[in-house]
Amino acid sequence: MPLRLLKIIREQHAKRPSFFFKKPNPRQPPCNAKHRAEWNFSHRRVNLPGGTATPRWKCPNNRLSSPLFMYRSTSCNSLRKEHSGQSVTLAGWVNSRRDHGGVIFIDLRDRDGLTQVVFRPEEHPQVSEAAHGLRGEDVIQITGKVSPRLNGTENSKLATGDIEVIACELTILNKSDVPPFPLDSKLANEDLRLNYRYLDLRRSEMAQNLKTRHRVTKATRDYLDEKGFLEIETPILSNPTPEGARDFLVPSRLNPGSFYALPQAPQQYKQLLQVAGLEKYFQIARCFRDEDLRADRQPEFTQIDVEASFVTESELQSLIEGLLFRVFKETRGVEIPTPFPRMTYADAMDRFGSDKPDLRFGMELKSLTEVFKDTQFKVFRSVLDGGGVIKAINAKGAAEHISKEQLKKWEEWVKTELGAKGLAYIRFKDGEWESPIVKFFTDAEKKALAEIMEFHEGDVLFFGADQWQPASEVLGRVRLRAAELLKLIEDSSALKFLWVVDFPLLQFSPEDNHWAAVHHPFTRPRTEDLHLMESGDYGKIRAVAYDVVLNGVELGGGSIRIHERDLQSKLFGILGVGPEEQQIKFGHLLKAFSFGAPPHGGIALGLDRLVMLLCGAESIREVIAFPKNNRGVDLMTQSPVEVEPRLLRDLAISSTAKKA
RNA sequence: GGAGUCUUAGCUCAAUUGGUUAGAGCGCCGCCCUGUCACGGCGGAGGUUGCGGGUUCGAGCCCCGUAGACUCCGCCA
Repeated sequence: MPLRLLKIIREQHAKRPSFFFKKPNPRQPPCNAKHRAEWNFSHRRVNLPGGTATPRWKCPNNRLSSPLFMYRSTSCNSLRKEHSGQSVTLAGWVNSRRDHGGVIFIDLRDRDGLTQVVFRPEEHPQVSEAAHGLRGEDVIQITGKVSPRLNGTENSKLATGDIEVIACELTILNKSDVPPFPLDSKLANEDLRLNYRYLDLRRSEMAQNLKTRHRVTKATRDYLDEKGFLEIETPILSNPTPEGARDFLVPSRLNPGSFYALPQAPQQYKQLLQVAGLEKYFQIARCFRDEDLRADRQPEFTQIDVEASFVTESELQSLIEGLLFRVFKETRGVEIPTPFPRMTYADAMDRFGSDKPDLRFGMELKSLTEVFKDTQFKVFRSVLDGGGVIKAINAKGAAEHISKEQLKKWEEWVKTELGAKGLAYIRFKDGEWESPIVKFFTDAEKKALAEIMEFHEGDVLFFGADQWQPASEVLGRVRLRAAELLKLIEDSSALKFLWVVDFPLLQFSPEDNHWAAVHHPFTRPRTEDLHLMESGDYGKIRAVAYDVVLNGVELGGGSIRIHERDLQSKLFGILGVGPEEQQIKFGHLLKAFSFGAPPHGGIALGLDRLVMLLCGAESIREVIAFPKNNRGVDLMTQSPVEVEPRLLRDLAISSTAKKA
């Protein structure tokens, strides 16, 4: 371990300068818990022996661990006017320097804040001379006297702005190279920030984000502990999941040719803990999914994972409402209104075109199927004849914000990106209905349309004509984009929570030609829909599943699970998993269910997304200390890397990747 | 796998219709400066315009390819 020499320049009030070197004892941190408790503003300092010419280590090893010598007596955000006159020692980074040739000001930064340090040549010439050489990000330790700032020089922008510390000692603990990007101004490229993440995290904004994250997990643990939940860890090395996302595989050296998988979620384990009779489980669980990344998706992410026995849907929802209340109270200081409104999946899709509707604004989808039931407009006619629907939204006041050219671009966008057949629109400008389709409408249709949509001067209508689901989804996306255009959600501090409930249990997948679980295969069908499993009307079965949504972001989702062996087996069958495959892949679970599994259910919240929203960040990368980029690469460590062939041999695997 | 946007000094960005030696602010280096707080003043260094090719008398700018970053679709709760 390289030991850095530490240059100490110290000067006592008697102006007896001495220069010497010291090194810390790496095995004995100077600030252990016991000594931290003894920090105070009036601790005594001791003179360290020193020579002048030869750099020498003079301080006995145990000196550093003595409470009489510490790196600092307090933090850079703690000193106020009432501490005036006290002698303090601060340690931190040079945030900025203002060198007037004579007097020098340094803003000293640590995790908690800034303190202005003053070097006065007329009082401490040697120390001030050394201070001229200070540069940004140097790590220093200073000792000095807390003084009220001169009249009129207080800085209201700083919490410590009423005081400054007049330095009489300066120790340069470690010089810094010039940082590759400024830490105080506009944000640099994200890849540069990720390359030097340890510097990026020095910025107070990032430090704040990580503090908020800590408070969220702390509040979560406190709250769930109070509610009787046990934090239980589950394996990271587990089995591949047959359904859902791609797994990260881990080869087993001891069992050549066999693989573990990293868990996509602790789903089966948390259910087995219920069978085990632990009754109330939670975990701040790391989850892994090998899928393409997004601003709100990382290959590894964290869930607040909860499962309980003998609970109903509404009990679980109240529990989570209480948790979110606590989290928002302790991080943002706001009291969110509970209980959250409930909306069925069918309602959410029909009115907002989304299973995670953003309720901060209206612009609801309206059905025009009735208006156009006799239409001669060919496009609408064929949709209606095919059992489809006509729906529309009214972007109030959008006419002045969007040109005809832009409207064409929007149409292009829904076609290429959303796979829609088109996007009809009417722009109400200067008393005219500008639209390629209005000429096909009868006067009666126009009148009814205007009435239902409350269509007025300055508005823009968007139409969706398709089967109910795709028509709603496309308009749901247009609704969000229109809200962005109209700046409906900018600067909004609104927090619109809701539960979306009664999700469909199953959805038919045309590509794979079989039914797939919408939530996951352990989700419980609603009792009143059980008969549909017999009749084969699988698409109409509703699940006891619920998502909690905030401002259009899915914070988490859960369900009441199947706890009966036979029902679970039957559902696997519908999903196309035959009895043999069930035994191989889910035998342990089915067997467990046959030993008196209690009714149970749970939920998982996306911690990263939750913290992102609490921090007002645009990406979960802003609330993860060391995230990976778009391609799953950690730019700082270059992970993932190629490995020695020998390592692959040990694991009995080989790579088929083509070398560049 | 696909689409879009972007890539110019250490950082953030300019550069008119394709036209002289590619500029500015910040940062950096040097000198000056005793109450600043994004201190100030003077001076200086710093560029293969991501990379490769093409069109042109002439390319940072136009075209083709390629690499990388970000956003989105597919994928993924």
